[in-house]
Amino acid sequence: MTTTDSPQNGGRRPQRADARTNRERILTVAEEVFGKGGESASTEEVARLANVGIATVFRHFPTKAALLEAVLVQRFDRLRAQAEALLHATDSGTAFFDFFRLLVADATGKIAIGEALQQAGGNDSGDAARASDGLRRAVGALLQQAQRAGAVRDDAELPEVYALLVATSRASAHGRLEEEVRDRMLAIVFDGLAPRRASRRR
Amino acid sequence: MTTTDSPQNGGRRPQRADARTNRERILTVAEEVFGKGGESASTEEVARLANVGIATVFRHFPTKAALLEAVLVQRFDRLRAQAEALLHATDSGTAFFDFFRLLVADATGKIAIGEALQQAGGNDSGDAARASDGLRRAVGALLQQAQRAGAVRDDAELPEVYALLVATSRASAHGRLEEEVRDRMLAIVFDGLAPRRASRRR
DNA sequence: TACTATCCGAAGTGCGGACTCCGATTATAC
DNA sequence: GTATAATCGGAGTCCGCACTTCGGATAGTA
Repeated sequence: MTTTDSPQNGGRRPQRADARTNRERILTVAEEVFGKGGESASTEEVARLANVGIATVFRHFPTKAALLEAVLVQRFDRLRAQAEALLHATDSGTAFFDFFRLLVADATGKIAIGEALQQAGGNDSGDAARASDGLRRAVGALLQQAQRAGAVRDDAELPEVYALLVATSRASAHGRLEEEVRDRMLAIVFDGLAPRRASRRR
Repeated sequence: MTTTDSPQNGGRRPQRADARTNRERILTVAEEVFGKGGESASTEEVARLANVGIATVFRHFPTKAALLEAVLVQRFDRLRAQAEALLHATDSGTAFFDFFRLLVADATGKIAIGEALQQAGGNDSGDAARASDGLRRAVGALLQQAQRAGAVRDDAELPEVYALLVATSRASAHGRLEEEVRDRMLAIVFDGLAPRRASRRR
């Protein structure tokens, strides 16, 4: 349950090339299938689209949950890497907003991802939760940087900001949300995150 | 598929009293069960908690989807009524925000409701979609009233506002979101919806 | 090329859950 | 109270899908 990998080879031969490429192909296809159909998509579908027998999928990932978790870990790690890259590469004031936009746009149509963002943030205690935590921390760093740069209000804290990130991602992932509407929705949220001027509402 | 009702009695006797109360009890229990477990909750669970045989559930609602739809229609209609009540009863500037808060608070823990808000807004062409439309229109009225009262920025339109409503509802429904965090999340969104002052960001 | 550990896929197995059948049990009209 | 049509509920049926089994194929080594 801990490491979602294929058979450990403590023994002899390294690992056959076809096995490795099959594993990668399955993972790629699974990300798409679960993205489109949510976590209720069937394992058979994954196997079919990967041109692989159903048994091969279960050999590499002992359980459907393990496969789903592997997909999520891959995705969370990729997003975290992007967040950390933005942390250093761009204007410290806009990096946060850039990543916010990137994440929401990336989630478009990926049902399982949005769902997982939330669930993994919750009780789950596996690798996915760990990867999710890493992403959350990276977002926290971006947020602090933006606050120091004066681009985001000081009284906004990570929990509510992350909740907004997840909420808008899910909206973008699940619903039929046109790009234009999505952008206007984000514009409102970004305005809400901007530093308060003079007076304060509510 | 059109009317989610029990047998039409074009024939003779009206409808037995026990049948009617059973139907109502099933509907009530179903709202709770689907709220807690999402749409993947089983029909058997509903029957058991309603102290009713499984066949009775299927007699009143020919299909699991029909049962779910009936639950949603009931919920949408109730929310629409609340929205319309607020439209007249309270300060025209705050009615919109009051309803926003009410809807999000009401969604807490009701998984299926949040999911349905979105799906019903999408392709579905049944009664649920009709009820969802009614709710959406009521929200539109609240929004316009608030804009006329100067409480909400003029350039915010229904699609993105409704998307935000759905997004925050789902966040509240699905995740382990503490009440305090939820309120701060809403405060940010409300600030974003407030009329712009002087300059404009992004 | 021959040998073998590794890997593969098609055909199962088992289970959970949506939906149905039918004899027993009412509620209502007279 | 009795007749009877409406309703009920538990025991099935059927199907989709996660997961297994095992004989056949294949990559890697000498």
